[in-house]
Amino acid sequence: MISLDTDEEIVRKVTEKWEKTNSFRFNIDSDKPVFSIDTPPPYINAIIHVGNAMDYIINDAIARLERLNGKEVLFPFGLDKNGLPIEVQVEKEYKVNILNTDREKFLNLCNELLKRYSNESKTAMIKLGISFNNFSFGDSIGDAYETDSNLFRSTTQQIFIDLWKKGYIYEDKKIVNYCPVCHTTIADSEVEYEEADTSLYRIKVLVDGTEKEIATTRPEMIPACVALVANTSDERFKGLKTAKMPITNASVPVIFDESIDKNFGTGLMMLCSYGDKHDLELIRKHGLQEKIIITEEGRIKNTSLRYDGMLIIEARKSIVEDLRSAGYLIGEEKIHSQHPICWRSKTPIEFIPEKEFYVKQKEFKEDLLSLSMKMKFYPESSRQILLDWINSIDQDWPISRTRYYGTEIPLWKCMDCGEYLFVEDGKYHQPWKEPYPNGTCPKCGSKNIVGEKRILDTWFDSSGTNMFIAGFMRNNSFFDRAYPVSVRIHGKEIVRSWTFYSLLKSYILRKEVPFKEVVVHFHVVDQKGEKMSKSKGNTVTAIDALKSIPPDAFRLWVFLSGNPLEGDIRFSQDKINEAKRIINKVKNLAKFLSQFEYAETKEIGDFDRMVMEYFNWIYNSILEDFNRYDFFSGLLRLKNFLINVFADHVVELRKSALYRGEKPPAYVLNYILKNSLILMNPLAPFTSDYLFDVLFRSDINKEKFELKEPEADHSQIIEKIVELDSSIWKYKKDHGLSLNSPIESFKLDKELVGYKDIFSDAHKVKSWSV
RNA sequence: GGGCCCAUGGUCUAGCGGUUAUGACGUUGCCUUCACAUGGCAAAGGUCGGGAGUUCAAAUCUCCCUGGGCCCACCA
Repeated sequence: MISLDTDEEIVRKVTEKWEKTNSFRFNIDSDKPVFSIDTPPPYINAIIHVGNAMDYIINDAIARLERLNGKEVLFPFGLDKNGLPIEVQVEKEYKVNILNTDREKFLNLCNELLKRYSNESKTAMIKLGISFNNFSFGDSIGDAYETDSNLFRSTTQQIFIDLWKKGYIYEDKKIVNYCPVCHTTIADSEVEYEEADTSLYRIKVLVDGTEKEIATTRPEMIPACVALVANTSDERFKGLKTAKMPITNASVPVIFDESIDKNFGTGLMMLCSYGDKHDLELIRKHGLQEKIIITEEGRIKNTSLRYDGMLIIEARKSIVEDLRSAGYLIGEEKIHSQHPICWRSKTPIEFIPEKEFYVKQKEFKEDLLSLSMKMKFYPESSRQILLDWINSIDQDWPISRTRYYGTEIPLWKCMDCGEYLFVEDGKYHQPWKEPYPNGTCPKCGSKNIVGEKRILDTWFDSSGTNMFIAGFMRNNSFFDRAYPVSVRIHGKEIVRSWTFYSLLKSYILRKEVPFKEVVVHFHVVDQKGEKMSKSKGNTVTAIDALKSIPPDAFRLWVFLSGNPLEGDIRFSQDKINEAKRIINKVKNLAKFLSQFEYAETKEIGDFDRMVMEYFNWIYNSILEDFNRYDFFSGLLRLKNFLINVFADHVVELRKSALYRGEKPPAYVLNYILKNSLILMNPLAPFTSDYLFDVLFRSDINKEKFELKEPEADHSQIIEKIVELDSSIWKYKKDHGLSLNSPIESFKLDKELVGYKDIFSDAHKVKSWSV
């Protein structure tokens, strides 16, 4: 009997083999059909926690599945290096402020810091056995890429220019979502809502000489008040004209609008520029003059009062004090409400006017909805997330950001005629420090040209990964073959950003879907079913988890605890232990069967043939599950068969025949093991790769999934066999007989008559009663 | 306010009109059985969230309610 390596050794040997033989390299010249997977590039220094790990494990299961399905799988590793996180970290570590640091110097600090990052995410991917085409960075199809490389950024810029030329990008000054901490405009998709208890203040206001009350959660906005609003049909406020505001003593009109809820607060609303989006709508609708009192740093301005310069929260406290001491504050109640925050910094956003570049999207809603119907969603119900989002769009996508570390907007502006200029040489450009390459303005001949300083929204970059990996701009013939990308797999929370923006771009540029399939998964929650979050301290990093859990056990756990496409899965020790046991069982099964020769033979007896046909049937149905990306059901089926039927009964029943050196059972049982290992490969690649090599002396990565024939659903008979086998074991045990001692007679189900010799052989039963 | 999803022993889960309602984990008891104590055997534990309806027959189909989860939306 062979002896097997320890789990650690297996992982080490297999990892080494994959690396040495370049097992998963993408071969662009292959004539196999291409299957492409666009994975979410992890942030360079992001800690890969178990939830991210699950995402990559699902990605990888699909990559390995499709390889076994005979596809040439394009599965490149990407690393995200753009955007805010690096800038924030630079500010913290080098104790600088982006607002008063020279841009060149700041970018150098970013690069310096990026170099120091250990790239832990890559280490985690290797440990998890994610079969990316290549872990080294390069410009060829399938190579690992970085989103701040010149190639990636020039691709993004080219996409920008394409959109600009076609008139899909415009510049406009509008009220935007502004994050005072990130100092930049953010898109609606970057706005999150946080539930919190806030105070609703009831404040006395003099309206046409009589006292009325307003209710507000943001008293600091009183100086920005431009009107009071009541419902058109609200009798209480009918005919009112002018209000005198406390604190500022300003006179504002009373206006009426249907959108006001008579029952909320006092029924009389303070309209400010801008407290929220509703304010924006009303001010536009009623043609009021805005009064902006919030700066880009989130401080108060333009009040000509002592609040100028204060942070919003400080101003709120001060104004409440002033209202109280002046007798205007009537009441304060706690209410539970949701307020908008920035997804990165988690601070409340403000609404202020800024001039930004926009990508048109409002006018394409219908087309985007119909394109959404052309992608296949797993599970089907997740399509609704995208449809809901598209339906809720009410403004275009602001894509310019006043930050430094990102892809520069590739435009220059002629200061004389105002024309925006660009070049189409396919190179990466930094207009803020680079003179306009063509020298003079083609429109007016002016030399007075200034480069654009802003960069692009990170989502403008990331939403092009599908085009990038398929070779957009650098290999057009391949791009035509590989686009749309086959599948994108990611969590529910980024449907409205990653999926949506990719769809938008693909629609505008090519009028086609960005990928054929979308797989949307749920999340990992902790042992008690609670969401993992840093603040709760219940997060677990992948690297930590892998210290005590072999990677295959970890990977099996993902598909063992429930279907991650249908619900959250718990990070539970019990399930992980179960996964470990399954792997151990398979290893032992392999160890046992390795003693007997795997040699094809035609002389197969009825019992072995029946078992083989039944296995073929199971195999085909597992394949069917897998091809629906339902690894959960497939694994459940495989586990039940392999352990509860195959190991416990079939192998036990055939043991004596095997020990006698009979060839057919040795062949059939090894055939089942061999094919089970192939089935396990997408889920537990280390163990299956290793055992396949040890037992069958060949590379599992060269195998192919093929429907088996003949197949037959013998589950009824199998059930009876399991039942009889168990009852004989139980009988012997109950009668104190050793397991190889003979039995005079036993009752046999008439459907099992044909297999009675098998039972006689295994249990030494001398005669049967039917 | 609108929408989507879910509800089966302590936990997870199978079930897709007729089953004594799967299986696993956990619990308890017994077993050093020759691949595997990361093993084997056995036991306890569920009126399938509640109600009504369709049907000869409902965990399974329909409706309502309740309780969870998620998403969207301008509640000041």
